[in-house]
Amino acid sequence: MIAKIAVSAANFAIDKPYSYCFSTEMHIAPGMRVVVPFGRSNRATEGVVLTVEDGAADGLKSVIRVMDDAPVLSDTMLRLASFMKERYFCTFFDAARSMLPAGLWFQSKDSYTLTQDRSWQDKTVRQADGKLLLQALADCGGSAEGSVLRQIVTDEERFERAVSYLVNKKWITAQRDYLRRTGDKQQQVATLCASAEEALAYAASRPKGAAMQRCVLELLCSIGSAPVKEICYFTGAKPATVRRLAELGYVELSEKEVLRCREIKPARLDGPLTLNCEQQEAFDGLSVQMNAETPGTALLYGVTGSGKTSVYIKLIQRCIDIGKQAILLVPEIALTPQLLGLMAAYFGEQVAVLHSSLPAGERYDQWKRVRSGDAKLVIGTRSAVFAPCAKLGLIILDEEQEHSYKSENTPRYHAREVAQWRGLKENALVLLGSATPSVESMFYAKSGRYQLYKLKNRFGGRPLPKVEIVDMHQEAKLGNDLSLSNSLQNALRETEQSGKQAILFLNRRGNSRAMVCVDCRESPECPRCSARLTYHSANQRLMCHYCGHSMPAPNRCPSCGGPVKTVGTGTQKVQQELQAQFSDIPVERMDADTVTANNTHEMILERFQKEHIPILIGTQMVAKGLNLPDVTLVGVLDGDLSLYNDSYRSAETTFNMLTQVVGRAGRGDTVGRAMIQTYVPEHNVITLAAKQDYDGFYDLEIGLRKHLQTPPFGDLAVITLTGQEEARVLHGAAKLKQSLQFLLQQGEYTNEHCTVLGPAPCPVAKINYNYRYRLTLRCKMSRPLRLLLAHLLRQFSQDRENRGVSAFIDVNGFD
DNA sequence: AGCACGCCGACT
DNA sequence: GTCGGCGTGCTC
Repeated sequence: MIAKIAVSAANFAIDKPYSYCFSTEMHIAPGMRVVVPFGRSNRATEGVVLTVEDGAADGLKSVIRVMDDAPVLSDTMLRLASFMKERYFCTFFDAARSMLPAGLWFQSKDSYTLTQDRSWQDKTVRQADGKLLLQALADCGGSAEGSVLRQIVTDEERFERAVSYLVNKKWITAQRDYLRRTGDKQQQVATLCASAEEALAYAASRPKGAAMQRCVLELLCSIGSAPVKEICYFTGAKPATVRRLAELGYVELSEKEVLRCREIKPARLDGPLTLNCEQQEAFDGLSVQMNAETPGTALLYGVTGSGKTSVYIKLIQRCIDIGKQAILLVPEIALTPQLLGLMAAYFGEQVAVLHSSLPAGERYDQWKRVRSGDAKLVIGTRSAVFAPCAKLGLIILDEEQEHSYKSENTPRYHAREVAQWRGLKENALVLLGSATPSVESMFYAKSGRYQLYKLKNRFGGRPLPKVEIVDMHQEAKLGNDLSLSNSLQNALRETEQSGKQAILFLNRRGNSRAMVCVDCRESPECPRCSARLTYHSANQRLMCHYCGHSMPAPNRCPSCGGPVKTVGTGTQKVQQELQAQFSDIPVERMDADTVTANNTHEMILERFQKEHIPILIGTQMVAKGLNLPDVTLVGVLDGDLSLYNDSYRSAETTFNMLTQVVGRAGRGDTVGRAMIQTYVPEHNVITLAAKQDYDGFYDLEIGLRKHLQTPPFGDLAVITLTGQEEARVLHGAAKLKQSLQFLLQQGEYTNEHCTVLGPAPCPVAKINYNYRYRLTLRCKMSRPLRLLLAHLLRQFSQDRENRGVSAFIDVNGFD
């Protein structure tokens, strides 16, 4: 028997089905995972079986092992993988891997055995590390696991060199085993077991070279015990350091059970769900569409507070009633506790939650519940679009314009596209929901490719908040150089006096603080990346977002020795201003510094609501999630900030953000009020957002997109090249551009429709010692063009001159 | 990419 | 003489 297999060791350039033989005793079917030998060295590699056929196995290698009893990927999913391979320029295996929960993956374990040839015993072994390993293997009775040997030669590079030397000499053999991962429900916890004095004395006795051990011991002396993961985060130590301390007897390692399922609190329901006539109309239409032969895609465009969720619930109910499963995708699980609670209240045990921050074991459990059909409704983030529903009837993308639906790693898929593919093949309805749909989706809805359903009325006929635009230039002229304008200050005072609440919003990502020198204004950079290090107050270390590099925060400037301070998003400064102006009013702050594991964003919002704190100030994270009925005033302190990045989507992003924030005001009985502070009060995006005029914004933006030939009228394919040597990367980029232009001329792509821009350095020019440059292809994406690009990519990686440079393509990415 | 095979200079 | 340098070509 012959099986065609997609192997994980193959890269994009050589990715194709590889044939292997297997005996009939092995139960192999498409969709199962196997281990096969690959390459000249026959190293064991994971693979997914694509097809199985009868036939003579002349000269084929044979499958080593089958990893599954039953297929883990259905035929549809296998076909989806090949769709993704073509569309996202990834390997078949990359696509397959992203569909399966992490808990299903196997951890490889290496072990080594002495051969019959013991001639090394009476020779001098020149390789010093190799000699140690041979000795250790002999002591262990001839064979040992890699993890044991790595304690003798701790440096990974040296370990590998020694092993390959010994294998070469045919003195040892290496084998690799795949084990089912034990599941992450256990967490390793370290406890100090020596007395504090003893431990510190030991630490002090080794002043050099063991600084990490000292840090770990000091930390444990003060808190007694902590999960190993946390210790590593706080001290920057490696897990190996903690293990070493355990061997020395200073700490004890134990396994602690972590809570597997995060409790979802079902919301309290007041009576059965009834739809108003607008909602009913949308529901009726959608429900008919869902039952159609080919349901296609629908866009539910409902203004904030119009009750899209009620329509979702009814539709999901209908979907379950006709015996099918539904998937509800949300941008971020952590930000949707209310939606989760509501779904739990209506669908109880039928709900499965899938998202990436779930422990692997739990994710696997949920995945199995979906596959078996026990779970009827899957709620999750981007990757939940791959949920193994056998009878799929409905996929909903809530807030479909959110960037988090686009993957930023290989495979660079968009959940909307995958949902539409599944919808088409599995006859399921794809429902996109939003108060501010992406310009592309609205365009397709208006042009008839999607069905359009509108909800125009806010719940209970509540009016839109009254929005004022505050010209900050004017404020400056009046001599106010504070972050808060006079009008906003007055409004805050009024709101507080009427016993209501206010939210102040800073238009920044709220998760970074940098450290700067007061004297030379310099800010510590990551040694591996061209990026500033971020200050983490929880562990007082500087860390790099891109490569994970971490170091203790210095007390003095590393370059000039001057005093240093941390600067963050500015919420602190605003808080100080507020305190100066209204010393009598309590203020809650939500940003990188105040949101921690023990004080989640949810908890801050809850406290804000329950304790009726008059003012909440925060970054983008305040914009999402909760319904806060007592908030009648929302102030946006720098409404124009996100207008000035060069992405073609910046106007859309800014408009969405402003609309969303302004919509937070007045969810209760009182009319809301919002103020947007800006330096460009006449800017269309600002004025339209102030009027909550999505349609006006859409008309404006679609004109621009058409003019610039950006989506939905044209596509942008970004080819990124990375490599350690900048010159090689640049040279590779230049060559790639040349061959791309050549290939475009060969095909029917005239320069009018396709232009290549660049190479230009990426926004972050270096990550982990790798330089990054990119080419941008403005084009209209099509199948032939995709094949051309795939060919280009293969050709590129096979060119000897491009050694050390790799390339990938992302179409219509978000940056 | 990873890895073996193969053909040349530097050491016991 | 062997050890190991890197250039070349293949992966069922």
